Amino acid sequence: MSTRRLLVTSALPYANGHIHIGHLVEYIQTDIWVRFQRLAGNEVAYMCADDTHGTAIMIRAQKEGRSEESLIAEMREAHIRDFAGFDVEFDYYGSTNSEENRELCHEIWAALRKAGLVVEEDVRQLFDTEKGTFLADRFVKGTCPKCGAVDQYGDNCDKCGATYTPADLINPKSTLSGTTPEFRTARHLFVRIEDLHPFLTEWTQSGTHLQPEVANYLKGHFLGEPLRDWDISRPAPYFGFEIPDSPGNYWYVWFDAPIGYIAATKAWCKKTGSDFDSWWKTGPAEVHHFIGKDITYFHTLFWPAMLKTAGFKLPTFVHIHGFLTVAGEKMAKTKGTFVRGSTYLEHLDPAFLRYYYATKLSKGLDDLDLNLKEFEEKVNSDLVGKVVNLASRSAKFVQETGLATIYPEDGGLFAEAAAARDEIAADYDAGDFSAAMRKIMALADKANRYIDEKSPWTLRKDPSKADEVRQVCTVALNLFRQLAVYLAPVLPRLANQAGELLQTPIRSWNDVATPLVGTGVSPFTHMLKRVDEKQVQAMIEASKEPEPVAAPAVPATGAPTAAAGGVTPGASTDEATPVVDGPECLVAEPLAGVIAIDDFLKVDLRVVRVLAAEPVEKSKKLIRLTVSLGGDVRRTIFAGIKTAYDPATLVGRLIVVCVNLAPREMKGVGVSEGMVLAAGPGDKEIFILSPDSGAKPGQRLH
RNA sequence: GGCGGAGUAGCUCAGGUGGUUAGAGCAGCGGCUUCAUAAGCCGCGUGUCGGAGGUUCAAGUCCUCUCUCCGCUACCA
Repeated sequence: MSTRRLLVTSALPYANGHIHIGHLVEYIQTDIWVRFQRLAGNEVAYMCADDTHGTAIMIRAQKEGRSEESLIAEMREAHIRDFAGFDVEFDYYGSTNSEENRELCHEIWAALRKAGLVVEEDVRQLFDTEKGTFLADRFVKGTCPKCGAVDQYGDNCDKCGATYTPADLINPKSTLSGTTPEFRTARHLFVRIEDLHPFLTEWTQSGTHLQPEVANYLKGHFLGEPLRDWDISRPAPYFGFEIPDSPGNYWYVWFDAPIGYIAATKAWCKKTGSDFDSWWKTGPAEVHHFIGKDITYFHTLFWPAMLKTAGFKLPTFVHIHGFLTVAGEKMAKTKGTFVRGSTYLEHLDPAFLRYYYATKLSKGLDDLDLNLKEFEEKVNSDLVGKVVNLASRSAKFVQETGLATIYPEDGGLFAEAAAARDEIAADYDAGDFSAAMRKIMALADKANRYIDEKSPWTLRKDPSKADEVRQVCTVALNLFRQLAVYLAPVLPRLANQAGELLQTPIRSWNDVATPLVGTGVSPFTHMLKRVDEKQVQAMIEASKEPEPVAAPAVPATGAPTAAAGGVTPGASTDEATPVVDGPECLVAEPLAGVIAIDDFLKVDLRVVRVLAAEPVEKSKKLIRLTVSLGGDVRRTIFAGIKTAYDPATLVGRLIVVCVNLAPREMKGVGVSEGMVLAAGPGDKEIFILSPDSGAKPGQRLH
């Protein structure tokens, strides 16, 4: 095949968190692809960087009482260390907070201006007067105007699903300061992307740059109607780059983040002397982005639009993958399935995860499930039982003699495995790693069968058959070497070990085509250790976040740099542990402002008895309650508590209800005439209030 | 609630444009082997292809309805 030049990127990890096994799906996937391309003789530049700007970084730095720069420098170190631990090898790891990136942002911005795509518009947004900053929807919480659920974000209610703007929110509070924000208007800059609509339709629908389901998605969701202007500025204070011709405004993080791909390339070119323009402006170099499906829209609409306008090369292909689930569910800190890269590495070999992901990755956008039992079985039986075992069961018989000098007759096994080269290469190139792994393992099965048939351990007992033993092992080790080449993109260390064992390094994909003869054989040492269930369990345990009640107070830094190695497996929390209440609830929902007694008295809270409770069929969350206030005063109340309570257990209970809320129509199921008092964030964690015994229905709470 | 995805053997998954008795790996069971990291080899599958209906000579594969599960709902399209 002719040599290709490939500029490859993985999405830039945000400098606000550590790398976890979910992120690693993408970096491992990209790294495998890159290593394959290199092995196949193509020229590759693999670029990545930290994504460092935005409100979240600014707020966290503020909270930790440090500069943004020191925060992102620390995270960068951690990210680089984690990637290296998993053998993810970038040619350059940059930062969006770099001079190269600033220059490129200026350049692309100037092009957008010149093309007349930048427009200005006023945006009315909530403003935190204490912190002096505008508040994004998710930094505002309040009471849902539709269902009355408290503690809802500024854009939609996760109790009833209503969407609205922060302006509709009842009693909005800034989650930064707890104060009541006020509306202010600011001038924002927008990119009128609609001007590029025809170009984007053509580019996305050409069938060559995107997976078909992605092209469909874009066609159905965005391209069917005019594209909205893209708000790319944020008023100060903001951690990012100030817009040169609009003082006091900063580029929104999603503007400068993808430019980080180019900036990393530029920095790398400076360092190595490579010609920047040949990668991003002219010539045959291909640009390949690997991203998760969550950021599809930025990479397939805005990004091509920006590149096109500024005269950069367009992506050759955007490879989009699904998310990681663990045991069929999304990763959860409480279950210990939210495993950081660094935690994994303390317990397990990175090769295992690389191989496991490889067996699961295919061309599609499907989510990928990490099943821990399967992980263990696959690694042990495929890698140890099949592949490494080939070397392990034959190497020592030829340690003294080395390989035969002429490749022996092997019944066509070597040629057959060599013939799979193009097919396996095509699978790798297409990103269908699972298909490649299946084919490789089938070859490993054949090789093991061969050894079994030939039984060199039996032959060895007859001194006159020494030559035959050498021949059989020469075949076995050559078959092993082919597997090591085929697996080299996934398991680079194993490829090195195979090179050492047979005293000839693996350098090229074509090494599968020529058998090795006459080389020495080094003493065999274990190449991979079997996975022990205990290691997996230990990793999960170490990843579990303690129950809130037993949690030690979060350190003042607020940095969740938890307990590396500090886990005491046997530690029990059931008794004698003094209860220490963590601050996270207050953090999640800051204290409301002071009110007068009159305000409080407006709220009529009553003890009521639940007479009937039944689930609302159409709803995931609602239960219809009929409650008695004593006498024959009844109320019907819809409460969003189905996820936490079985209706039958509520009947007969005394609970507390706000009875003078305006009745509210609930999405076609009826009218709710009150609100049940309950605490907790929602889902399974909802806790209804009850009076102590002796209270009677109808009694008011003071 | 909205949007998206998925439902094929115990588990994880293959099954372009519909076409012989629906496949693989792993697990499991039985036997063999003992060189090898409790590794290897041989044999063993009556699966309502989530359910119902439809189109067709023919459907896991197309259409309609339906059930279940999962994900997303981020300064956001």
